[in-house]
Amino acid sequence: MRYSQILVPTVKEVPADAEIPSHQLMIRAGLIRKVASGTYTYLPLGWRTLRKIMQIVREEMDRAGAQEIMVPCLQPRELWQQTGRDADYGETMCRLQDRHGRWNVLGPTAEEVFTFHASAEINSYKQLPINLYQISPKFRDEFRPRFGVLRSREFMMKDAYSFDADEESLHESYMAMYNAYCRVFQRCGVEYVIVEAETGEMGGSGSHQFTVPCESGEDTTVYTEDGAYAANLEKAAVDPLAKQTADGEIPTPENVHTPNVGTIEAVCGFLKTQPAEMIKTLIYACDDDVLAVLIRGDHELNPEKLTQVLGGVAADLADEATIEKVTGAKVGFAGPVGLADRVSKLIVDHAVAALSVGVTGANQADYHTKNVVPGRDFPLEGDNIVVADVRNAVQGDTYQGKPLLFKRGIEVGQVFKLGTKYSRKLGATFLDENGVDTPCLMGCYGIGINRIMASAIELYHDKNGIVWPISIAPFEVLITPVNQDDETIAQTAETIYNQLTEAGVEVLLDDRSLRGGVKFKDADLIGIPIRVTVGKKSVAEGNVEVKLRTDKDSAKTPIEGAAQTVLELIQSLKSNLEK
RNA sequence: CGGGGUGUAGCUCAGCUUGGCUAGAGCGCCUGCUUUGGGAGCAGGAGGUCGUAGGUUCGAAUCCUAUCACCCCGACCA
Repeated sequence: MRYSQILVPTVKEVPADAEIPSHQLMIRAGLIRKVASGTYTYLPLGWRTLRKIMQIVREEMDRAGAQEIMVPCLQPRELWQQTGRDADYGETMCRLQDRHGRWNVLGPTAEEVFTFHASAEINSYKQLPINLYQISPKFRDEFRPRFGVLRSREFMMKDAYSFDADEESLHESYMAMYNAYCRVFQRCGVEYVIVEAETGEMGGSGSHQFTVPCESGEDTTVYTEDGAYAANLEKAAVDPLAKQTADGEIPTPENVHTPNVGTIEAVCGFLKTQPAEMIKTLIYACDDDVLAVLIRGDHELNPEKLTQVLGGVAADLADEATIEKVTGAKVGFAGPVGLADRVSKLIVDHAVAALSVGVTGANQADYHTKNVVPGRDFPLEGDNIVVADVRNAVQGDTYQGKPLLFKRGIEVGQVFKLGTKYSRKLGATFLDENGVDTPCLMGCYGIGINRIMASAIELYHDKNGIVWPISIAPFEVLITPVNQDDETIAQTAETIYNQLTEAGVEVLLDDRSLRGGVKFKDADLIGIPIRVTVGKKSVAEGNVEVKLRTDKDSAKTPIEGAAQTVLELIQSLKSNLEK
């Protein structure tokens, strides 16, 4: 490809609305342009990279025995109502009515459609296992799109769905995808870590998340230094804290007048205490039940863990009226003393149970209670009392005795064991050896194609621009004739361009009549891994220069052997990624 | 959805507080000459419904109202 004929609108200025390096560089290097909030066009360079990533994913899916198909993005809402996910997805799902008034959705994923097909086409255990996948745009009406293509409303996702006859077979299908994912990220040249994850929205029994460690990521990975444990924040377990020992006798609880002092911070200031000594009392509504959850003032509730404790039922914060009715005080002054009898369930976080003494709301407007001792002033045992782990891990926590460490990351892929949630609801059953009608055991497996692209840029860039891994670079080689108007230089560049192109290399020839400096700046910005510079001096000596984007200096090489030298370089760069 | 902010040339922004001459700068773009190894110099030029709709006024980019778009922050008041 000739640079003069490809649309690569690079820009010097950092775009105003881009905050993280990948977003800025994708715009500056002319890879993408925004159309509206959370929707992007991929220009030639960006699309080439996206295609290369999709091709790697496709090859590894095929290698793992999955079969590519294409299902519609435009899906009947009815299917989603059958599994209950029309309601679960809420506002995040794009819905639209056709001219006949029928409701459709733009698929945020495709469990329903794939299961619909399995239901129709799979009848016998003899057809199992089977794994089907597609690579297609997905739509999510994100609450707040941000970070460029990392959280967008339309994005490219590879999604695969496996159907198995029994647990053992499901596990094999799951591991085949798990291993394929490792190969995908390895080949794309991005670092990754694998963590245990929550199944959340999807439902099911097990899940792993593939995460690219980097500061711009929105996910938090929690792990032990020896690597024996790694999970995302939603899942990460913590050891219960050791029970604090009191300094002498704790006096009986005492109510203190705290007019209009409702927040943890304000109470701490007012009573000269620390958030870690506060007990927060959160009132939740779950179906028709009202429950109270006790969390230490400096901790955060983990909704996924709460759901687990409630046996898989999600709870929402109660509205103001309910809170006032249950606690007898306005919002901000709820406390656990005497509360156990007024709620259907009292859930106490381990860390609260471990407190020797704490400060809480008094269930009375404008009052807090000091000297509250868990177990003495409110119960830790009883029919409706549960002491459990319901908070997010924080700095200083341990798991299995080992300190937990925290790192941010970008989620690029996730694998789930789904079980029979979808197959039961949509009737995806088969007759087993004994003629018994049995629901398929399903797994689902997603990869964010655009996120791999952005992650690679987050990981590999410098102050001058992108530094692509060769496997996903839009071109492998960039030839830069320093003076395009000099016949000898132009001819030399042209010759090497032809030789490499014929050898099957993806080459970009910068044939623009521009000054060298401009070409070099663009070259660094778009980040092609290998650059061949054809300049006056070296050509006069019979040489050209070959430079890696990762290197500072170039090496001279004779014009005749240049193409061969480059071919060998490509081989060695590629083999580094295949290891 | 709540809070904050921004909309002026293709891009980045100034002008708005305190209304007033022909609405500006840098970059980019076009023409010519010179230049050609790290985002060149000189000369000339094109390009604007000041987000949109109302209003106030002799007069609005500027003040008021509404509206739209975009950006940032926001689960927990216990």
